[in-house]
Amino acid sequence: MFMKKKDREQAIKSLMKSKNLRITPQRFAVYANLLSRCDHPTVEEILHDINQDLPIASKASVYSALTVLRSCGLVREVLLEEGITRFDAKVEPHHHFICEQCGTIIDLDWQTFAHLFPYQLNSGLQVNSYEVTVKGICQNCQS
Amino acid sequence: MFMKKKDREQAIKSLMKSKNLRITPQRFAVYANLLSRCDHPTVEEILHDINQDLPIASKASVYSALTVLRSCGLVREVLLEEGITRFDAKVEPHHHFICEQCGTIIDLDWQTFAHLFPYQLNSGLQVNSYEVTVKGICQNCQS
DNA sequence: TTAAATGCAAACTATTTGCACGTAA
DNA sequence: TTACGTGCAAATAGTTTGCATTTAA
Repeated sequence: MFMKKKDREQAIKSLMKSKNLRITPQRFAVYANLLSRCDHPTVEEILHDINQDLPIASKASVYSALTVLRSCGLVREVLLEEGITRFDAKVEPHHHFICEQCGTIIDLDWQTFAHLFPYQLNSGLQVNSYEVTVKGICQNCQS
Repeated sequence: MFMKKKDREQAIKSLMKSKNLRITPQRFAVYANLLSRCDHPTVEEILHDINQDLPIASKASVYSALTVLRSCGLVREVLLEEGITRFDAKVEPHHHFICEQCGTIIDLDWQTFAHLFPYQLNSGLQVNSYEVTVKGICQNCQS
C-alpha cells in the first residue's frame, strides 16, 4: 500500500524540519526529487527534472539546496566517474556497482560486504567507514 | 642497492617506448615525477614539481602528457575527494585509506581484500574489478 | 517582522581546444 | 624530413559568490 502524496510530502518536510532546515519550494523540490529516484543524478539532471512542469528553481538555488542538504546529512555526494558529481539521498552506508559499458550505477547493499567490517588494518589506522566500488558489466549489457 | 640514475631513466623510457609513446622531455618529466612519489599528486603539484629547477612544461602540456599516459595505461586517476583529481603511476589494483583529519592518502595492498575477489554478486552482475576506499584516522592524527 | 533563501550575473577554477611553432624519431 | 607534441591564449564546463529582492516562519 502506497503512502498518499500529501503524506509523503509531509514526511519529507518532517525530515527537513528535523534538521532545522527552512522549507522552501526549491529545497523541497530538490530533496523530493532525489528521494523519488534510485539513480544518482547530477546537478543538471535535478535542475531539469524539477523545472519540467514549470520553472521553479535556478541552477544556483539547486547548488545552494544541495549544499545545505549535504551539510545536514540528508544528501551525499557520490564520486564514481571523473569530473562527474552525483548526488544521492540514500545516506546509509552502501556500495556501488558501475557498468563499464553503459555507465549504469547500481546500489549494492551494505550487507554484501558486511563480513568485512569492522576491519582491522595492521598498520595502526583507525577505520571509521569504507566504501566499495565494483566495476563490471550489468545484466543488460551481457546479452 | 639502488639503480643508477641513468639506468632508472632508461627504465622509464623503456616503459614509455613499450607503449609506443614518443618520449619528450615534458612527458618524461611528468611520468618520472609520478613514479618517484608515493602520494597522489594533482596536476598543479606535478606542474610545480617538474618546473622547480627550470621551467620545462606548461600546464597544458602536463594535462596532455597525463591524458596520453592514462590512455595507454601507465597512469591512472584517483577520485577520493570532491573536486580534486589526483594521479597515480601505480596502476596495479590497490585500495586507498584516507585520513578524515589530515587528508593523507595511504595505499592499501590488494592482498588486504584479496579474499573478496572474485566476488559473485547475486544479481547477475559480471564483476571485473573493485576498489575499496577506507576512511578513518591515520596513526599520526590519533596521538 | 526579519533572518535567511532566491535569482541573476559575474567571478572563479579546472580542464579542453585551436593554432603556429618546435622537435623526437 | 615530418608527423606529432608543445606553448600560449582563448574557450568551455562546473561551481561559487555578491547583491538586490523575496519569503518562510
